[in-house]
Amino acid sequence: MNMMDNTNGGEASATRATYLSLRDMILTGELPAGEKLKIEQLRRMLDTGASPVREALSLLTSDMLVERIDQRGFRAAPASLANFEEILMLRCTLEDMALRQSIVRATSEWEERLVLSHHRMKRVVDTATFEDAHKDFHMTLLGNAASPMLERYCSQLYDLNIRYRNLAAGGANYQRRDIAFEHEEILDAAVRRDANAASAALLSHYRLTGAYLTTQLSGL
Amino acid sequence: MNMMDNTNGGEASATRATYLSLRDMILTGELPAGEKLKIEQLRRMLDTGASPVREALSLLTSDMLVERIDQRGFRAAPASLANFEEILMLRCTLEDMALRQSIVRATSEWEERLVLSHHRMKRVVDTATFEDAHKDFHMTLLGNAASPMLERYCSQLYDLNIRYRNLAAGGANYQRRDIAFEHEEILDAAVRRDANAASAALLSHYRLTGAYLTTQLSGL
DNA sequence: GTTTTTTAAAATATCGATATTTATTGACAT
DNA sequence: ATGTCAATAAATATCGATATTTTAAAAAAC
Repeated sequence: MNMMDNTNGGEASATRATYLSLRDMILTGELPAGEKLKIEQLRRMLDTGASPVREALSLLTSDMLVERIDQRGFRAAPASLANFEEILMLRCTLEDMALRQSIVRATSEWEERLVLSHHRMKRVVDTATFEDAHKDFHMTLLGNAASPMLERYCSQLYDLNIRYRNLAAGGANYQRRDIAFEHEEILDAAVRRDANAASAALLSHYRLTGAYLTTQLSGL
Repeated sequence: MNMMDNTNGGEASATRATYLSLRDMILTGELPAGEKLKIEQLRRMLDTGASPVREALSLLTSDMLVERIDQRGFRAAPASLANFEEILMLRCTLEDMALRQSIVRATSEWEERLVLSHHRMKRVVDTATFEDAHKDFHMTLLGNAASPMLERYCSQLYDLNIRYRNLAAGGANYQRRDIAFEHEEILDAAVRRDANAASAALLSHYRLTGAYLTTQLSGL
């Protein structure tokens, strides 16, 4: 969302720090889906005031990670198989559109960013930073579409999907070898500007992990 | 004692009342696109505290009606022709999907809600309540898709579009006769469960007004 | 033995004051 | 003139305290 572009190296506001912490806690499942989020409890946990917590929670509403009910506080967005499937469907539709637009507007400069991002993702070993690199690769792929809203939706949906991945496996490494190959397929197709192939590879990538996750999540 | 002097007759919280007011002020253009939104100024204007204003603004971020820059406050989302065209594109894609899903899941109960909503929209004369009825009709159309996120996106995009319509004409009545016919076309196709015809009619409806608005908005 | 009402506790929402940060102004040097 | 830099003004962000509402528990009524 629109707080993300704060690359300022100095001290961020308490609200922003709180926003990032809470976001991470929800994505990783440290704050379980559907859980009541009590201001006082979070305030202590993060050692900050009530105002930053409230404001951070209000902002997380944008990302559909938190639900707000008037006069009844906040809760972590609930998770369900139906919700996961909806996310998957929307991702496929919107990322297909974004990727095709990106490719239409392809330049060698974008191509280079893409190759670089892919390279960085491949070389990472640490699981924690892999997630960042992986998102960066996917967003670079879509980032040439010159459609800020579309990109925002895709980024949002990406994060929501990550949440389900964590929910399913606790971050288990589910055959990264296949996934590396799939990434190369997408990259190659994008670089040679073959929109149909790139889109097919991307969507297949999502649907494969989607099918895997669906089996894991049957207990929702 | 504080709630006694609350001029709104309803039961909602100050934050919610503020949210609704600000939302309306942005959609109607009373708060112009791109305008700096100063807490103190709004606080006085709406006769409430700073906390409800901040929280309402944070919530409006979800709707892409307000932008927040850390430590630099809030501003009404800027408007541009490119942004309008992006909204139009996303609407066409997402509403097409939602409408088709709605029709797949069609029931006589939905059919009845649709006819009723259409009837109410037709009979309204007052411009202000027409807007509500119009949105209700469009959302009923999509509301049978059983996709909460998709519906949320569509509702968001609908509002953003309204904003541009107000921006373009100050609410001028641009040939309502044609529009009434277009609505009947959509309704008829939906009721006879012809997804292709319904979608075509809906998208044509959007693209026609889109083209009209684009000419009006050339000064952005 | 339920259902309703009352009371007490917890949590949310809001206010008013203050601390931080950003924006503006005007003197001064180049 | 123009650009830098301090001093000042303005605005944002945050805190701590309080009011309001909701939730839970206990008591009373049917």
